[in-house]
Amino acid sequence: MAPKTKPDTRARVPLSTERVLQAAVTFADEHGIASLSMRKLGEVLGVEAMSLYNHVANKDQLLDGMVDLVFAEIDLPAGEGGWKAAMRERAESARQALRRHPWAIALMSTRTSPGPATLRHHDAVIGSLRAGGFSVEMTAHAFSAIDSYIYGFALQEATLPLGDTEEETAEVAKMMLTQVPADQFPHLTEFTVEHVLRAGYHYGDEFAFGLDLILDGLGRATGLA
Amino acid sequence: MAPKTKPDTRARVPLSTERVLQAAVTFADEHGIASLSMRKLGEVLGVEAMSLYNHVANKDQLLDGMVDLVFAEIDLPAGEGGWKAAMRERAESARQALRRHPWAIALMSTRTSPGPATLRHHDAVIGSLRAGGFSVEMTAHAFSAIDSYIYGFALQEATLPLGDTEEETAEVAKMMLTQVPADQFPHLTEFTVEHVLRAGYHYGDEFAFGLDLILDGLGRATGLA
DNA sequence: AGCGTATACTTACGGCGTAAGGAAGTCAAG
DNA sequence: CTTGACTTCCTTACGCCGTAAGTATACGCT
Repeated sequence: MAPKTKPDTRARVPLSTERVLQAAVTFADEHGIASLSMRKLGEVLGVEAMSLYNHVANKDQLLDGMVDLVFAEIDLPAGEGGWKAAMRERAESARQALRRHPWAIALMSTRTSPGPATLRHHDAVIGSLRAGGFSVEMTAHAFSAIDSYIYGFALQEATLPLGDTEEETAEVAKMMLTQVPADQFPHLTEFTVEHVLRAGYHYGDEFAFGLDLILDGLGRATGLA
Repeated sequence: MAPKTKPDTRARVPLSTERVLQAAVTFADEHGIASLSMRKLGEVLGVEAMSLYNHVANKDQLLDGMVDLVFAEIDLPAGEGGWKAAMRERAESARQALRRHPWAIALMSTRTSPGPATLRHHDAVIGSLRAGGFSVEMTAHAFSAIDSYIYGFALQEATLPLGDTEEETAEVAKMMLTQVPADQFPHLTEFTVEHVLRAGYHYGDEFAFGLDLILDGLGRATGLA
């Protein structure tokens, strides 16, 4: 005799910090970080907003957790194949993770307490360089240079008003040309016409060039590989 | 005979887009971008929130304007002295501007419509490289690599939980050591103990190393300077 | 059966961005 | 000097936000 049709509180998969964080990441991917609210996140999970507070202390901590989840998606540098290949692979992996979750870049710059996945990632990177023969000081140089480049490139990729496909990019670039006066910004105009609008242009292709500049420079500076 | 003590609506310096933007930047510098609201910004300017809408269309446009104001603070690359010196100087200037206004990094990654100062800056950078003998394609490589590095370094500087003074940094680093288990993150621990806690450590010093890696690499790749 | 603990819901508060409409000042034309 | 358009600012109000506080429900123990 079903004692009332309560919405079977339990019996459904219960919430957990992981499920909340994962849902938040998915929501941010789909609707943008700006429109992520505790109420909407609760709705996605079939729960009232306040229930989320059983699993995350507050929204700031939720955001921290989301950033850490993104770091967890980045491949750790491989143990074999040399430091250069290891750095190249994890750099590419990081770039792709930040492309999947562009909102993470903005979050990174405001939260200063790294989560476990972030720590694990940094630890592995430092370990990979040390194993590759880098001194502590050169490791500091390399870590700073490579990671700055990765995050900065991801930021530019997120900022540039360029589409994903070649056609979209061309469209946007043409639109830009109509809004940017050629006499006032001659070099920007030339650059757009003679480079961005050329067939086969994808900004993402630039990633490898800059990365190799840094990696080769590091190789030369250390005399390693 | 003073016809009532109305708060002399006019007679005071009237608002303007520039004054609003400047006040917003100052407020964000002092209290953080998160606590910048139209109401508080109005209060600073001695005006109700809604009055601001006579000078900026909405808050998003206000944020756009703030980013552009930061770009306006960055020195344009010098016309003389060669491309390398010009790039080094404007890179340092950009880094300092982003250190003064760390909130700008998070904003940059979310707004995709550059303002006039931003356009002027990019135009000047491209122009400087072209004048230095770079082909259009090499200009694209250089622009991407250098700017990615600048913004990424600024992001890391904003993210790293390190203080401004050497003592502060040491304090934070020691605190971190107590929270990061040495057995789980051995390389991070070694790095902190043997590098961060060494006397004379300032993360900001790393900027020049990575930048030179890129600039020297570009010089080699182009055969210029 | 009874109880502690974990999980969820309800209610409420102050702050947010901003739509809509109104008041008070400035200034040019009559 | 009057008028009326224009600009600047204020008032009110709406729906959304994060979250404090209190309450209810169900499970795992004893």
